[in-house]
Amino acid sequence: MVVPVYTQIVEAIKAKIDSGELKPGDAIDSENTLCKEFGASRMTIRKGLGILAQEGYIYSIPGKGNFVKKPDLTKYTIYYDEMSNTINSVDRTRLLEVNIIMPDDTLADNLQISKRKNVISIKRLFFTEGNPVAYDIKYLLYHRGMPIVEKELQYATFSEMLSKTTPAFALKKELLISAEIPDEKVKHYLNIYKELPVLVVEQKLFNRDNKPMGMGFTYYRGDYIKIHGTNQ
Amino acid sequence: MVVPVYTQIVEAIKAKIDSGELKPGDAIDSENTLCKEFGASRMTIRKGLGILAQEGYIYSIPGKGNFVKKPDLTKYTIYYDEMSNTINSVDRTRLLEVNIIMPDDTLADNLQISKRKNVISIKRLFFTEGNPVAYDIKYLLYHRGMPIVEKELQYATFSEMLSKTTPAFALKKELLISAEIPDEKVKHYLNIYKELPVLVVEQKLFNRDNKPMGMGFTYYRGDYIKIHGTNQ
DNA sequence: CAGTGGTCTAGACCACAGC
DNA sequence: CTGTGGTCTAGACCACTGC
Repeated sequence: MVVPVYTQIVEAIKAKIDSGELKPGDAIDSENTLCKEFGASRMTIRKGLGILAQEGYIYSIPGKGNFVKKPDLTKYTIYYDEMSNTINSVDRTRLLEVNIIMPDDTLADNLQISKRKNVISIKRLFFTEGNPVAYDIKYLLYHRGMPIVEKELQYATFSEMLSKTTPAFALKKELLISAEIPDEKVKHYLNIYKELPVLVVEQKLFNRDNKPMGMGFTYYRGDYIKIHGTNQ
Repeated sequence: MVVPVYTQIVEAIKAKIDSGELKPGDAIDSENTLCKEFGASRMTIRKGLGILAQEGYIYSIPGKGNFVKKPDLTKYTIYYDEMSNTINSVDRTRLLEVNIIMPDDTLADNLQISKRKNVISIKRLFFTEGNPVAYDIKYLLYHRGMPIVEKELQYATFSEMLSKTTPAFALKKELLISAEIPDEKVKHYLNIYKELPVLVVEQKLFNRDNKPMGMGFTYYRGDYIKIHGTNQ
């Protein structure tokens, strides 16, 4: 049962903040003062403060001191890929079409390419327990080494498709989540006969230089998906 | 133009990972080896490795070494509060009702309380440029010090309502995002006369001990909101 | 056993705040 | 000028891994 000194420092200062003894904007004892208080070296104190900073509890101003931060009440983390979510998971996919297309104005705009460049479009259906739950369409700029084997395309998530040609760590990604009434084609694919909305997740992937590598839309039956987030 | 040594270490190793020279699972040179390679002390090397670990590039196994991590392709960050989003922002609110109620089965279950406990319910309408864009309902366990002044309730986000009585840092929060067809009441409040879905954001707030402090539902007109996330 | 990462120390020099 | 945080060093001891 060894608790590192820096952990004790973290817990002690967290306790002061959570109890209200230290309020946002308040200064924390200086590092040298903390050294004396905890009987630790400055590097150990700084390790503790670094953890508090990383967790969003404090920030530092060089030459001034360490201060209690106003918590960010609006930040959440979600774990999303097309195939799995908190309620159900996709257990089967069907590759509907793979085409080489010329982008229309909107797509060319979004991918920041000329309308005469070729784009790969991939349309898929996702199933859970035999029922279609999502219609998925992706647009990819063609790159050497891109998976064009059906098997690879059929089961890959968007990130996986591109991480073969772009180092995954360098991928920047964006999500847009919205609610829509499905058009007739989507209704047909998803067996929607009554009034039922779709949850639309639009994904965009960029390389390290912010150049768009692809975009995609996934249309989920509204009664199938809930996207889950936490502030952890 | 001073670049700390540890930053150079971070960049050097990132470059090796991004270029594919180091692949997930590969071992990184030992800390002592890196000391020699970079002509730096072990603490400085460890500072660099700590940053790489924190950014998700590497992980370490005591007694074995540091290794390249498989990137988490599914993690996104969203910034959400009821009043603002990437497309528009709420510029006016109307407090519809504040009531003390007895929870029904579902609510008592969700808040983990007896059905005989009292709960505050707050119903509001959010407007943008004169148009109703969201119907919002919150359920709060009553606590001393809770804002009951209309003005405070009217403009507060959920986190703000509770951060007066619970230290904001200790708040755990959950989101559930889904698409629904609005019921007649919501349709009426949001001036929906045609087929238009709502994006529903369900929020739950917990204190540090995972005790639910409140829950809420916000029903946004589908043509009003898109929730935005990135992997940053 | 030797090598690894995890913790910790007691110094040092620097740039910057504020008086 | 003093005090602050930011960087860095050259050691040390520990627990763990794998031979």
